[in-house]
Amino acid sequence: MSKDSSRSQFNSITIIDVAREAGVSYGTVSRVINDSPNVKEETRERVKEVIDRLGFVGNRNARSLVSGKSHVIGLLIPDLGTAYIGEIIRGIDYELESIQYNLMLYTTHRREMKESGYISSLIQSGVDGVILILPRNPAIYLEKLRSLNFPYVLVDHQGIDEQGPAVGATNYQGAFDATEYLLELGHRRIAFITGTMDLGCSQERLLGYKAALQKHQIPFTPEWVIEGDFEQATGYSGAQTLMSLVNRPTAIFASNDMMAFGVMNAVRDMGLKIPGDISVIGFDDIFQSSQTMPGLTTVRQPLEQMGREATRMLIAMMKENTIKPGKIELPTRLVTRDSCKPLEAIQGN
Amino acid sequence: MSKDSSRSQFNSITIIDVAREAGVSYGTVSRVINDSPNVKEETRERVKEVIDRLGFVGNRNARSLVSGKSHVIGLLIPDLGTAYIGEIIRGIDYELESIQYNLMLYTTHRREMKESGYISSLIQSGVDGVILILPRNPAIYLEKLRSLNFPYVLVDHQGIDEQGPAVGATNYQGAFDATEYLLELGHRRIAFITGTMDLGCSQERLLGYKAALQKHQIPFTPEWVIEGDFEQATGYSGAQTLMSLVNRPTAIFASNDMMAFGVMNAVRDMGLKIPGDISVIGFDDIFQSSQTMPGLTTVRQPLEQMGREATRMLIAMMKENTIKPGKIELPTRLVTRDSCKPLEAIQGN
DNA sequence: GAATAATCTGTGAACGTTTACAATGAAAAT
DNA sequence: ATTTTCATTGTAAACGTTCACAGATTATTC
Repeated sequence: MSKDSSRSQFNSITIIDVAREAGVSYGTVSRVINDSPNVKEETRERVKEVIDRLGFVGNRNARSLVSGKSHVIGLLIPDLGTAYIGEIIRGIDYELESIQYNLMLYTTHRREMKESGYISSLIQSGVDGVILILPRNPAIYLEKLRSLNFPYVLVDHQGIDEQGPAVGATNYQGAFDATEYLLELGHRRIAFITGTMDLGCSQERLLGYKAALQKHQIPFTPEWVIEGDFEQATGYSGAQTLMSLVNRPTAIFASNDMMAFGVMNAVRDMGLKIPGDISVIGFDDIFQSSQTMPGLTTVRQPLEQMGREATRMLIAMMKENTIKPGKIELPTRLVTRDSCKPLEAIQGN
Repeated sequence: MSKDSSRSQFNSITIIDVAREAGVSYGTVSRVINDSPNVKEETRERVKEVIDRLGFVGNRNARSLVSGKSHVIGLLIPDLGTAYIGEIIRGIDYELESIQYNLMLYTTHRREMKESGYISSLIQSGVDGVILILPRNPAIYLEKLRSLNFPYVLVDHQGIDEQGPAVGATNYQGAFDATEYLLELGHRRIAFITGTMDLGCSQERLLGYKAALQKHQIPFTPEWVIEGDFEQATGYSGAQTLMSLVNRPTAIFASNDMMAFGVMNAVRDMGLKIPGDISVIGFDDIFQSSQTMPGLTTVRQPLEQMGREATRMLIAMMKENTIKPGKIELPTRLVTRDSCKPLEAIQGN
């Protein structure tokens, strides 16, 4: 026994209902909705009153159909498991709210599906632009986006898309700063756990680490560099490996905070103290990092701001209807908490 | 100097272009698109070929306008900071993909904005249904949704909306099981750290804890219950408080995993071992919980499945165009890892 | 008071589909 | 051969807006 199958049960009130009730034509109602200046103040009031009274809200589909703009942007992300992406989205949301845009979410879930087809369906589904966070393998569809002149922005994928618009953080500099900080604390034996090495950011962080060592004329020691994957368990096992070296490091720099947590746990489980026996430093500054004891010293990525910046770029492009290349790198910042300590105090070197 | 301001630059190919190219009428193309049976096989093939060749994808707005269905559902969430919500979304995504629906994301960011207005704009923005995760204060707009007969499902908010459709987990039973597990290990002094007490799930977990104690004739000791807020720092400070009691507990049950992490850190920082000196148990089983050392014993919430179940319910309601009340509680499951240990081994009681 | 200009309002067409219905042609039944 | 039936196709109207233009007011100038 099916209910009334009227076409659209919820958006029942239309511009025409409002017009009738207010005693004007639907054109005038449309003008009021769109803040056109060519409406007598008195009429405007009257129409607005009716709109409120009837609870009218414009039908987006009709509006989009004729205007060609959906006021929706697409967001393509690999996954939602990480606090990392959540913070970026917070920034996107913030900017979008101010211009009354909505967000359509596309999660690839790490499946490398026919991304090209994904993107094209996304385009045709009517979004006005798209933000791609940590895109997996963008070369295929970036071409398509560019050829269509479809507005897009890449977040955190520097180094791959040479031409397109992108937002990232100063990964190189951040790693450099962190390493130098440890050096300035007197550390000389500094280990490094990398991220997933097929990502640009991981490579840059490693480079920053090496550069800082070089600047201070500390020889690079391959056995102190462990390839990681951004997961906590790898930090744990990496630290175990490092700490069992005969020539073991006095400080460990992990390429993200999750791995740093793993390091901290491993070190503690060996009966050592942080920062008493070993200094630990991370990268990202996710919320949790301020919650541990001791607080994790780390390189802060301005994730929320990255989201905002990306959105601003996208909005500008949607407005001008053109893709303007230009890479933005937002500055990282060293956040010192209590997981690092001068070397002198450790063993008098 | 603005570019061509043609109406819609990306969806250029329409049903009419396809019709012309295939030598049929647009009606026939529409039929092919919608898999109508009344099309000669030969014609169907020809049209499909043209569709592929031209890369035609139907304009969603036009389709939605006439059909009254947008093939989009709205998702209202408080925040994205937690892995918790990410997992639920994974489940939603999974179900949605199979029926070709898209997801519109609305993040309230814990701001208690005029939610009622939010919801109404959401409804009118053309989504076909809405899933509300951990809704803050739903009474206001639930009424509206119900009176409009607008399909919705609540996730993880049992106990508030008595009538509406909702999906949750067996919080009571889960907490009961965890507590009983500790009792069976021989523990008698079991502390409990609550969640945010204005949430139904927090209350139920506390109830489950109390019930298990009662069943085993262990008196309830108020000083062993600490009010928490689901954040790691609270677990840390809570554990400090608990461990400094003269009559200190031998096990701590935290209402979620994040707080359990805090507990673990605090305990370790006091120079105690887990589970050697104290047993710790959590709730949620987020990914990280399998990554710590020792692995955290915890109550697994089937978050992904909750997302899937909620979506299935919503789809059914959208199909039948009616809200059918009915609460589903998915079973939790105790996941035993290495953070708990029989009491005998601790101090021979 | 008439002519002109400025402001405001109504109307028709369009956006790209779906849907119901009418029209066509071929096959089947008489 | 004529009618009936059925499968297939074409066509008009509708969905709820925006936009351009025409029409109707009102205000301004002569």
